[in-house]
Amino acid sequence: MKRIDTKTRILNTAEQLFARDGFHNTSLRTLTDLANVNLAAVNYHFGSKENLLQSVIERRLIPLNQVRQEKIEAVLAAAQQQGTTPSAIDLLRAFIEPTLAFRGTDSGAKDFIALVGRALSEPDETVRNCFIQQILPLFKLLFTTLQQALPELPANILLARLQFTMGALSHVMCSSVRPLPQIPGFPEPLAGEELVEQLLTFVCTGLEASC
Amino acid sequence: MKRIDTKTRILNTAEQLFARDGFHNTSLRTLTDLANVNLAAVNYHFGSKENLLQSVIERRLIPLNQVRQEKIEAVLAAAQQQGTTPSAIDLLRAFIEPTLAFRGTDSGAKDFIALVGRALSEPDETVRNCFIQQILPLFKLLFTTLQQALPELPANILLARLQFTMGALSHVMCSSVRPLPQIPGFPEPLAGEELVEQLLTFVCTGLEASC
DNA sequence: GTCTATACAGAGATAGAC
DNA sequence: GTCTATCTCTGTATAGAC
Repeated sequence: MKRIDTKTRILNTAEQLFARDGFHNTSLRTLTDLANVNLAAVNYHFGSKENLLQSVIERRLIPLNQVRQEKIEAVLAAAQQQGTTPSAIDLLRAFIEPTLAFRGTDSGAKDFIALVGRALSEPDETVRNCFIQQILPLFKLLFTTLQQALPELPANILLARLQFTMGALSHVMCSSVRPLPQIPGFPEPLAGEELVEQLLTFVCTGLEASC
Repeated sequence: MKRIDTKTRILNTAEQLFARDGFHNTSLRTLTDLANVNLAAVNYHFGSKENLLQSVIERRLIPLNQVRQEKIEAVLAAAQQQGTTPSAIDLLRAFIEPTLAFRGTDSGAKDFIALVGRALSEPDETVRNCFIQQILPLFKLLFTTLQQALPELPANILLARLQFTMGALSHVMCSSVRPLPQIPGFPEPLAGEELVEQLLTFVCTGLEASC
């Protein structure tokens, strides 16, 4: 652990604590103590607590968005080659599957996904804008390709349904680190692959509903 | 404004600021200045900042849950009277429609709904537990009645889909006070009744999907 | 360049005068 | 019920050691 440099130790610890306790509820003193770095190191390396959060988000979100974009473009290319329009479920899978699969890549990734799942409802404008700025190009790509997949659906209804989809996805992302309490008499919640497939079925069916 | 008593002025102002800026990002000094009360009044009347939040939530959530419960029970009674099983869309409408309609009841109600929409993803355990405790009996009622409406659907899949539904609903609740930025080339977002109907169509179709 | 020690303003909470 | 004074802890900034 001591071999990792200060900046990375701060990023890793911040990811963990921001996800678990929230951004505003995490003090720099708790963070720097746990990371075994000096209090002032955060301001030296990142400038401020908010810049630290931005770095935490960008470190993983930029590569993740890259993967999602490539997968969407692959679906487009495959459809174009066959002379067909892309299917909604393939497009949504290209967006959702890497996001949830990302949780398994390493121990911090799960925290990160929970953090990003909360980002959309984050009240702090700086935090939310940082996230929105990162996701916007990808969201536009998903929207326009879904328009091709569902040409009969009015654009404003597609937009609304895509936001319902984001809400459901965000919720799943959050609950991976803070699961709801097991309720007596309730079934064991789904997890892993099965949860991804159920989410895809749910949002695709909803997206394709007649209006 | 000066006619309203101290406690209510604090509740109203807290509702507004917690919804707009978030709980941890709202200082008691800002809150008490805006409410025209002394700094110490919050601790005198509520004991702590967290107890204040709990009061803010309970003041409106208890009556709202009462309405939702009554509407669900009315759907059940109507079905029983006709000797049929209740329909999923009627049950979901009984849950969702009062929630979103509540936004229009007064100026603070809109803030409140945004606050509750964020509650599920709230990192602070005390806050989240307060909300979960309030919603749990209603959630159980909705779950068991939906099992009657969709008897062929496995319980764990119904539970997963109901949580997707909660995610989509939460997202809509949040965005009523902090709408996403209007994106150039994108359609005008839906609002009001139309949004409620689209959400109902979306989640009902998803809930009833074959597996 | 990197890190440590420390200073400072603002936060929530509380005791006690009125 | 209300207000002031005060306590501890927070984020931030900076001076100086290595």
